[in-house]
Amino acid sequence: MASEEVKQSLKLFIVLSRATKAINEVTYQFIQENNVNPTEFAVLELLYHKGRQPLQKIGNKILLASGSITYVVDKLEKRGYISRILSPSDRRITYAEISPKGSAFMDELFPRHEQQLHELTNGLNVKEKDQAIALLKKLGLSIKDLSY
Amino acid sequence: MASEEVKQSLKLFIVLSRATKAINEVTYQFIQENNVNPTEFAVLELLYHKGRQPLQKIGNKILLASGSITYVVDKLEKRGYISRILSPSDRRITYAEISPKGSAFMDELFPRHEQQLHELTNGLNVKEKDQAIALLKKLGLSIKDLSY
DNA sequence: TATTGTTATACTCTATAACTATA
DNA sequence: TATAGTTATAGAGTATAACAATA
Repeated sequence: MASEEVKQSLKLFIVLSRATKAINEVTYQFIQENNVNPTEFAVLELLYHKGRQPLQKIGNKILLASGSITYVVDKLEKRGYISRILSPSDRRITYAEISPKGSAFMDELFPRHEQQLHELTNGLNVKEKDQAIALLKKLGLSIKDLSY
Repeated sequence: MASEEVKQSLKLFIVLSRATKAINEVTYQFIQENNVNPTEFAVLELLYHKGRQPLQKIGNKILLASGSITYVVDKLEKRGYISRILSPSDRRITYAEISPKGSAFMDELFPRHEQQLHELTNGLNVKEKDQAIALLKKLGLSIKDLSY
């Protein structure tokens, strides 16, 4: 029989999972209505906010094998949202860079995404959100430190 | 430009996603080392804790189409973890029930799963976990109420 | 030799639609 | 007619391994 503290941890996991799932169901639907999947959105968001990235670096961030990155980047490039740029200094490296069309797409999409998240989380007031942010940040960092 | 409050909501979403992702990476790996995938584990957990369920009800809980449920239940049945039981009162209905072998599997697996979650969340102390549980519960419920 | 990215291939999971049987 | 579950099929997304080009 699990101790009270173990049960509490399980409870935390359950409410964490449910809250995340509830938000993700809405945001995934929103993203997919705009004809990108979560992986593609993640790549676009990365390039939109962080600028051009070597393909391999994208793979590390999104946790995708190199062959799969080629597949995703191909799809986004065919739609004109990103372009490949060869590195002049190291000719093994290819960068992906968001295109004007991709930027325009994200200019339109991202604020609505943010606004939707704002509405979705408004069950908590500003003070509660600050508390939640602090606790979740602490939790997330402590897990990374475990580095399983 | 997004308001401070919208930015705060985005921040909340980011730390929530990161904490969840960090936990899920570890637990998914643990589950897969035991040769079940997350969907199969969810079905086993449901039957283990809630008893026999009509296949359709499983589909509703796990959010899976009927054809996909057949596929998942087939796999678990072939491995001897569950069995199909025909309803005598309504012959359209088939129940899935966890088998002794499936129960033994979960008897072994679930406490380790719980213990792992306990260790993963121990960056927060008991009081902080209670706070986090209350906040996440409130958040999760408020999202469901929006019922997009 | 090691690294980057591509190609070719296979597999897992899921959805959809047509179907059977029961109600 | 409506519901439960199965079958057949197709597709998306991912991983793996072999490869070419470059460092």
